[in-house]
Amino acid sequence: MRQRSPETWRQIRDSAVGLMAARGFDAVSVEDIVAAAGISRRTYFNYFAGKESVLFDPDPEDPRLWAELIAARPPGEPLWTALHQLIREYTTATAERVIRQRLVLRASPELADCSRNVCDRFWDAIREWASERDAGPTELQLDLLINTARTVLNTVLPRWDVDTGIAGLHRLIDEGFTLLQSPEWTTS
Amino acid sequence: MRQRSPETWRQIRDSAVGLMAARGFDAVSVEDIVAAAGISRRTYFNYFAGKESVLFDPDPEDPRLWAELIAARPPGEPLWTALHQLIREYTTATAERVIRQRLVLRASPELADCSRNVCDRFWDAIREWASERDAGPTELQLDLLINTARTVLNTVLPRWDVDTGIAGLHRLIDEGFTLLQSPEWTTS
DNA sequence: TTCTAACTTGCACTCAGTGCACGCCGCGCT
DNA sequence: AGCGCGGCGTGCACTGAGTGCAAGTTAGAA
Repeated sequence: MRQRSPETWRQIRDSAVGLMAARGFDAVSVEDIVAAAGISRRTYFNYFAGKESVLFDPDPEDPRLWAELIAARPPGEPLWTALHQLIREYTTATAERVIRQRLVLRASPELADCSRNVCDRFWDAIREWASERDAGPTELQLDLLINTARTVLNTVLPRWDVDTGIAGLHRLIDEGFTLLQSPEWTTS
Repeated sequence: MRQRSPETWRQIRDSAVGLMAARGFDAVSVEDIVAAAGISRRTYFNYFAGKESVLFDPDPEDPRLWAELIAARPPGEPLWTALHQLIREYTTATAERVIRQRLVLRASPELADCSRNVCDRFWDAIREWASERDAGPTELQLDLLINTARTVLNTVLPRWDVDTGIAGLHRLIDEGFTLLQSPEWTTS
């Protein structure tokens, strides 16, 4: 998808998310979205590869944000801690979007077992950074660590009561990360 | 999907998997599948909710198998160990299917980031069993543990060279489970 | 035989997604 | 002004996934 203007991109996304939060994912057609956004059907597909993409594609500004957050990590920090902090800071920085996406999912039971979320491409950026930062661990170890962190987030998100805000989400994230690094977590 | 005869179910699945392993997922239409299976288009959708379902829905016999494997777990066994053994034994019992599904994915780059796999519904059965077996841990702890095990499998599967057979897969699974239960895994 | 229930099928329809060609507009060049 | 060009939006026509409905088949019970 060649993306032209970020303004149009956000206009489409905002229209879509608004409709979907109100009616649910399935009850909104691409036709509805483009009507609300004031563009043509064909233009929609120039910006988004499919109907789900409008929910899960990263904002055009996101790669810049990821780079900043990653660059701010102190050298020598354990990877697990870095992942924990990164996901905390990312959800803080994009709080409204995280909440709005959650509202759509809450209104769309048909996406219940969809494991995608706002951060999907973020993990790719993290993986790249981690694999050139740490010479020690194998690729498999890195992937396991990162995917486990991702799992913490994915496990916690559905349990999150959106009304408690980002603070409520952070409490769950902290709980998850802490649980998994406690020494006895595998012996319950 | 009300499933009528297991024979028809497997006939459709076998036709689909065969074609997809040869041509790739996208290059096979439902039309192709039903032609190969000798049934009508409409019947296909009586058995499978979509095109992906034919790859990821559990075999009609699977729930029975799950129940057997789960029932065989010794009482008092740590949950992490149980998960490790269950996934080992399940992949052993369904080896050909695991391999065939992998062959399809290998031929279908378009499914590269699809995290679904043969075992998806198995985890649900496990979760149910675990939550009534262990009174101790919270729902969140159980979900974290189970989802982490699932992550081990999902991380390891794409790295698995199908030609090494199920033994090769087991080596990777063991490596993953062992890594995560080593005490220093979060401090790398 | 007749009724019935399980199963299969054809038909018609909606909607997602794509290839292609065309149109608009702002830009720099002469 | 006239020209060409490139970025972007759009219309159109087409393939293929997925669904509701009503009719057909078949095996077995009554």
